[in-house]
Amino acid sequence: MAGRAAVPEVIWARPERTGRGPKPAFTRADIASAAVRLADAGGLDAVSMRHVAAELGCGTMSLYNYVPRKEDLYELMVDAVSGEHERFEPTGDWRADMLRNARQTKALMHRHAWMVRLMSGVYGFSPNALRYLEHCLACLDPLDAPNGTKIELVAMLNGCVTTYVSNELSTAERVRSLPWSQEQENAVRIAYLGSQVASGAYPRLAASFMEDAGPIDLDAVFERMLERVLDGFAPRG
Amino acid sequence: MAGRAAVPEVIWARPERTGRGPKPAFTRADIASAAVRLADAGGLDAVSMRHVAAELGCGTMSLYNYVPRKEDLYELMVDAVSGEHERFEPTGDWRADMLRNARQTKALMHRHAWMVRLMSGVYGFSPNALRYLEHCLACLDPLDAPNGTKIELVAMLNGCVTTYVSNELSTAERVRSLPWSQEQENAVRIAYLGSQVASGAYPRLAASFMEDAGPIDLDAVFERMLERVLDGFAPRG
DNA sequence: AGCGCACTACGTACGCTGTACGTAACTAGG
DNA sequence: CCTAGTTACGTACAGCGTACGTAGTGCGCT
Repeated sequence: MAGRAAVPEVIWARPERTGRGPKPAFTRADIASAAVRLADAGGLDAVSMRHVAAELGCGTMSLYNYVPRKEDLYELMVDAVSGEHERFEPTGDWRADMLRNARQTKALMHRHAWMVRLMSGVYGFSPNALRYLEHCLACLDPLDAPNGTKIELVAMLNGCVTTYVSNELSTAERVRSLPWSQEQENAVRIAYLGSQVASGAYPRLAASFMEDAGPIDLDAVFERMLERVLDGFAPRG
Repeated sequence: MAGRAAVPEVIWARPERTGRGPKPAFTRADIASAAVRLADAGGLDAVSMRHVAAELGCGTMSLYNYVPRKEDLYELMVDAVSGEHERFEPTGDWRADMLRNARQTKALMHRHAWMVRLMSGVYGFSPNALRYLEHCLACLDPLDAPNGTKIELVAMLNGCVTTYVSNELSTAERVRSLPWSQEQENAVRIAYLGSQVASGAYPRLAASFMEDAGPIDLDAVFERMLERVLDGFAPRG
């Protein structure tokens, strides 16, 4: 009768160690970083309980002493990389500070492409997420607006960055499980898109493709998006 | 030697029927609607090749005659519900039209809560997606801006709506696989969040919680978000 | 007309997943 | 010291996606 709790709980509310029995061999940070290592190297699908356990050098079921469900392992991973956010001293220029935060978020998600898949699904109030939110609010101190509005700003900015990176990387993560390369996948999809646009069924879309020949500058698109979001919260001039 | 192609392809480029052999028992629409039915009723996890085949009344492996990989089944599903978008006659007021589109997207994702999980991962140029994009561009005809900007507008608006609904429903989908109810899950998470905020480690966050007592009006938050996005694209006054 | 091939149908099997459960070793609190 | 709460982990099960082989079917070509 081991008595594993089948009761609702947040992993962050459960203490790391309770006191009785042998010392745990790992910390939560150990486990999270092992999982992150695997995901960085082999994509999110490489993160299975068995693989993580092997990476740590323990039996599969031993992991369940630390992490009651796989979902909680995901939460550990998200929290771990959330901790990579640099929480700098606010400069007093909330716009510049938030731009800096957003660019860092983008970089972080490029470093860990699997994050976009976890962001839509993980509830997201882990310790490091809260710290980051608090940091953003500190950056927004100079902005004259109700706290609720500031939180809406952070949510919207983060959401836009996530969606943007998600579009940018949409093939990057999924292609890992496919028996062909990302270049092939993209080529085939672009060929199909081209054939559809050329079919004449989508005149406005076709016009748009005619209009701007040459590759679009993704960084510029990103920066424009950020400016527009922030504009929506700037005090009326 | 059946010769199933292990070659990159988009399912939309593959013709539904080639002509030789017995008539297929189902259309793609049959399959998509069966899968959507299952997902609506039991969540995305209820959509397995076996279940969909059973719903259609055929053997599991027969499905692979229509859908080369599970991912393609997902694409069929997304395309099917994308077809639920009402493509109304543009009124000439691009703001009002886009608001209408956005509200419909939100309603659609509430009808099919599993969509948010598929949106970050499916490449998204299915026929109905293209039709919807073309419809949005038609709504934006009155807006004096380059086509590229209009596409950025549509992408940003859709992205914001998706992210918003994703946050709204984050527990709704995942809780299906849990042995307890959504109310319990939410209660536990909110209790934890409250304890953290009360700990004093997040003063600004705590201030924000003090400030606005009472439940927040989600619809108002949604509408504000839409207005802000559209503001970012309105011609400078 | 009839041959052949492309196609549908589907049973079996493989490797993988998350995880329930049982057992053995260990150690801090009463 | 004892015992209850932990850690550790092997075994086992149900379910997944799907590779492969085989049988039946009917269009297109010669």
